Amino acid sequence: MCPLIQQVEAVCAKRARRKEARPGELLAAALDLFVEKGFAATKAEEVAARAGVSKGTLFLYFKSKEELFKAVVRENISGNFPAWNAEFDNFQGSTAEMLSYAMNAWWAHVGATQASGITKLMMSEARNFPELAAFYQDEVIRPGNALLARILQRGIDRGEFRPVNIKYGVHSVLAPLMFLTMWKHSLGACVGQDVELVPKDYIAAQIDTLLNGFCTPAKTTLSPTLTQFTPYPLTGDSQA
Amino acid sequence: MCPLIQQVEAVCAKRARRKEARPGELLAAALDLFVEKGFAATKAEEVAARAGVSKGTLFLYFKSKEELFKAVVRENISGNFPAWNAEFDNFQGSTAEMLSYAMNAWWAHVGATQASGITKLMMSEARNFPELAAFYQDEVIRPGNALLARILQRGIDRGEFRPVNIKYGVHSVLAPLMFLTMWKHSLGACVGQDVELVPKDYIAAQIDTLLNGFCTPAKTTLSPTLTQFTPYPLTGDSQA
Amino acid sequence: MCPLIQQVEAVCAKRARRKEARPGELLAAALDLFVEKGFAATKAEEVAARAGVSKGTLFLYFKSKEELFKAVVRENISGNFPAWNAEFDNFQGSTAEMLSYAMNAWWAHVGATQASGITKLMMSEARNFPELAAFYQDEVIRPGNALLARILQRGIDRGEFRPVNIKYGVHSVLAPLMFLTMWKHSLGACVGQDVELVPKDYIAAQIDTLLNGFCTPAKTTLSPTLTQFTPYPLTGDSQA
Amino acid sequence: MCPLIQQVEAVCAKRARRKEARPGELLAAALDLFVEKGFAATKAEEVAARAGVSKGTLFLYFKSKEELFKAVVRENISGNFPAWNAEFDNFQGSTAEMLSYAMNAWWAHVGATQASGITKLMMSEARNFPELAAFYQDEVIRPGNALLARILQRGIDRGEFRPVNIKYGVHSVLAPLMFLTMWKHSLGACVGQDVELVPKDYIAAQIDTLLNGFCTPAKTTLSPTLTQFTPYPLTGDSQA
DNA sequence: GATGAATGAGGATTCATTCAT
DNA sequence: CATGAATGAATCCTCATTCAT
Repeated sequence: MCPLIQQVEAVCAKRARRKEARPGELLAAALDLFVEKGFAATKAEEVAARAGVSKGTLFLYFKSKEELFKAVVRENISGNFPAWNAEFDNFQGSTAEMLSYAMNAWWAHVGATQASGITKLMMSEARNFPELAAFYQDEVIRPGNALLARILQRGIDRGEFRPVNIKYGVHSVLAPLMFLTMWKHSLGACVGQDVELVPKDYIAAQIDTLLNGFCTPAKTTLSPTLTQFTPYPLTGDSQA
Repeated sequence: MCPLIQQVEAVCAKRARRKEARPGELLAAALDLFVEKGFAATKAEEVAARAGVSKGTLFLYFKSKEELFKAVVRENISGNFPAWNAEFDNFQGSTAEMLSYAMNAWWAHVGATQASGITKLMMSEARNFPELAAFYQDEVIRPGNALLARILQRGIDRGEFRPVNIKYGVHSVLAPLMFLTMWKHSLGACVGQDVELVPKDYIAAQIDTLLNGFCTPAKTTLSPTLTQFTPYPLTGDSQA
Repeated sequence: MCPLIQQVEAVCAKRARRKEARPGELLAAALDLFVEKGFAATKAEEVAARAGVSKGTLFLYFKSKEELFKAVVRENISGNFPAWNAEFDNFQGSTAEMLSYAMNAWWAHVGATQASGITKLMMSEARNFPELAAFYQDEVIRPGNALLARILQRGIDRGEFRPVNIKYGVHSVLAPLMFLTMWKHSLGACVGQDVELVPKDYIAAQIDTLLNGFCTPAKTTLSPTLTQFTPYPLTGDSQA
Repeated sequence: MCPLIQQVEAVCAKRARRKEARPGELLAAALDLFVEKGFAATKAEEVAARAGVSKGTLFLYFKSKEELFKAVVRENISGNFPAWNAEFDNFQGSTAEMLSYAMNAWWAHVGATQASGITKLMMSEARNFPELAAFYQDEVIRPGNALLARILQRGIDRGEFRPVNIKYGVHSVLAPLMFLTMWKHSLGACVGQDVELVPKDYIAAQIDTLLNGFCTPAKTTLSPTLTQFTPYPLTGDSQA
């Protein structure tokens, strides 16, 4: 008679199994929705519903919607940089190969995944969450820039790259990736197939331009395979 | 004939000027706030207050907050493209110079002005305003891409640029500018001076990389002045 | 250039002529709208617009919307009762004829005119305007009931009518007329032709029933013309 | 199996009863207030307060104030007509008795209850809610008229009533009842005891007049008890 | 007088958050 | 722990009323 009773057995069974999964499911649901609609336009109840729990449960795990937001951001800023820096240290090939590899790897492990939503989120909401913005700068921007800077410096040091301005050269690499991310999560998600971007082709083209832009004249002629992505296993990265 | 006529001229003059000024003041205030805080987090009353009027007055000129938002977007998408296309047609120098000029001009006339806030806005809110997203694609994205495509094609046709993929080559130019815009209106507006971007230097560096990336080997050696911005007057553009 | 100037000449010409007509035009417009939509749902600006003046002008003539409402009610409760009582005093025919005449006259001079809207208005809004309700009782209900009571009493005194209860007998006459009025201004104004009431036929039928109900057995057979309305001139009644 | 089940029954019992009761409490409060003050002048918060809940709760059960209004109307138009038609079919006495019974029963089961407020409401607000007006015509006006028409037709067929015009004869019965309802909920609720109507006496008087008006001469002499109400149990009617 | 731009109190509605069950 | 009914602060928007012109 009361539909709750019917559900209870199922709930009893599942609850134990899912109990510890809850926060993760909530964070995933929240990331999706925050990315799609923004912080303010996302309703707590929607997040709970998408995570398959009730409104009350959401607040059991997160003190407030703002805390949920912060948790979403923190959760998805996995500290990949140690692993990535280790890869840098061990990388054997040319710096052109390294840069190509890095950009493709970024797409495979970040850009193409839900984690890329965090970038969109930070760009959209940073000014309402200065504390998070600072956190993001510390955890992502600075390490990321540093890693890119190391790559460029390596190229220059080895005579592979022209002596470009490191600080702004970093953004020549970063900007196309960030733009792709933003596009994917905003205007690119609406209408217009004529403006659609095919990530692999887009990235290949950017790599092509960049390497021509960075490399010393002698190196201008790149083997075409350089822009192809060879999927090195990225240590310490659990995201598919 | 009737003393009213005398009064009316005065009234027409003063009140009309007021009435005509209001929407502009409100749109300016709204642009500021929407860019700063996002659509949802901006209160109608704040916009009114910043424009120096009361809540009610805002709704006298815009049926709803959503209409205000749409008006803000439309208002700031002045049809610069005809003038820019005309400039393209009349441009005398090399395509490298043209590209350099175009990027610097974009910064001076768009990026550095409040109009750049619209880009941030569209990226942040597109998914909540699909109609506007379509409108923006029609009015901005497509014409913008087309103009950049014409520049690249000119370079290729004249043997100045390598035969790069036009569609994605466009984004090599676009992405650094879009990233600068997003950055300026989001994370760049918070904390950290170490990550601060100096627009002129940033753009000069991107031009440097791009031209090296686009140009044919023979042209690889650019005169350093190419990355300096010479302020051509932009016809039909009233923005400082 | 300023459209006001163009209108001014016309305004100058008309203003003198219309100046004293204004309040009347406003009251007429207000009556229409109050009847149609009720007090609260009627906007001051609508009233002004229908009267062909500006919002400001309305408040020049009526201190507030509530005052306007009161004025509308007061204005339309013309003191017809002295004239009607005089007619009663001078009436020559049978009381059946008198009753028939009175009901038809009421329709012609009140029910069919905008004045009937006042009844609708009082029924709908009385509880929000107790002061007006009292006024209406004094000026309309009591004199109206008294007049009907005199008619019934005359019929009884002359042996034409059965000795019915005067107080409630009055409502046997009143109710059909009030119902017709309410109907006309509410549900009757919406949809359904199958429930449409043809006032003349409706009133004729009510007169038929009432006279059969009131008259003494001997008088039961009425000449059929009794239910036809002969348009006696109603002294002191300016309404068409 | 799981202690939750035990809790759930209690919760189901108590909370569900609460949840089921809420809408009714709100509808009752809303009916009161809408009848008293009209739709527009009734504040949502007042309704909630009278129902003993908060503003927010009201909107938990009704999407908007307008939906609340519609629900109030629909709720109070219980389908009494099948039961009433059944009574008609089984009625044994004279048609005069039947009519008398019907009018008294209407008062006892509708006129005297809160349901009569709906009539007032529809008359007052019909023009602002055309859909509801149509609904009301379908659900109340037409079935009601049809039932009354059946009664009159029965009287005529059995030679008890004069061959009156059925369509308008219906309103001879209806009008006094409708007027009583309107009166009770409008002017009658204000001031003046001298114009007070005692429902039982009022109805008795109307019955008296109507029967005299409808009946054939031979039947003109009615037993005085006919106008007294004998409270037949009204099948399927739960209202006191 | 007349106008209509401006005002801001008032009311509908939303939604994060709480808490009894 | 989980639930979802209840809350009320916050916000959009309306419209009677004012007042400079």
